[in-house]
Amino acid sequence: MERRFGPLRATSQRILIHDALSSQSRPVSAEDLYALLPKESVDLSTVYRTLDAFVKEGIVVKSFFESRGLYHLAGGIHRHVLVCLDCHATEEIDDCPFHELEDDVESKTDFQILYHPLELFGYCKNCKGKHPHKE
Amino acid sequence: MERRFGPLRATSQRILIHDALSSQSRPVSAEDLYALLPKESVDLSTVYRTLDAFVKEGIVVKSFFESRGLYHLAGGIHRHVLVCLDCHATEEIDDCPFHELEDDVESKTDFQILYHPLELFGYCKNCKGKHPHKE
DNA sequence: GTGCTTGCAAAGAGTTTGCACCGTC
DNA sequence: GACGGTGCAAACTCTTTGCAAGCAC
Repeated sequence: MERRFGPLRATSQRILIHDALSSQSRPVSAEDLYALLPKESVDLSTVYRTLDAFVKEGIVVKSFFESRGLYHLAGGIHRHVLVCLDCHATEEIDDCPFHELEDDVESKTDFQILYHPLELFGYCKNCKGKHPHKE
Repeated sequence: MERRFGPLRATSQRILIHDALSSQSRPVSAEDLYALLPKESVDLSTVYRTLDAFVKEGIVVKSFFESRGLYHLAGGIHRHVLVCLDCHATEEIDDCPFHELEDDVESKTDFQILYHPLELFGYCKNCKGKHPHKE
């Protein structure tokens, strides 16, 4: 039953949170995650604190989508999405042409890149008729 | 002194907001924009409502950066940024290899794409030593 | 004049923080 | 036993909303 979170202590709350995260195939918000945990097992503020700690350890990756933070285990998920500015419909894009660019950017900037969420904003087919074609 | 915001009425508040936006070379938050306006000329809630209306008209583009909404006039700015997960240092990337992909995605998905903010998350050169190399 | 827009105030979501107690190492 | 971690409650930031008055068309 030994688990390691780097320098972080292996509390029951952290184990629960880590387990819940690993059961998810896409990024979840702190509140989503809280809802996945057994009732009363972990406080919501602890969920936030734990996720932050995991992010600092590189265990978890945080991204942002429409003003909320989303979390997932590092080394996993890839979320690329189209968002309609009018009706907020979203559609996922499967192929990602971006991995090759990562290496390029890493060498130019000296960052170690872990994750590259991508959102494309525009109008979906139902809404684009309602708006003049800007560009 | 005639200005047109599509079907939106040309109120003094909207003109002020539009002017303030066009003076900015990078995306600003609603509160930033509010601070740019003459004191007491526009209420903060009106700034939010106006920006939303402009977004629906395609006059303004909204993106999100670390949980807050950022706004800029359509057809202008391009913000691509590296973010350090530890110290939150940011660095901008200049070249964008993504325009060619846009056409591709547009034809596949039937979206009309206006804007593609991009954030790459990882560790900066000062912080990457502190974290085990995950992948 | 009609109905979109506004200011004001209040509410709401999501997230953070202070503090005393608790549990891991 | 020390010190990091937790629950609880309160505070905070950013944003949205209801309503009556105001202004563009």
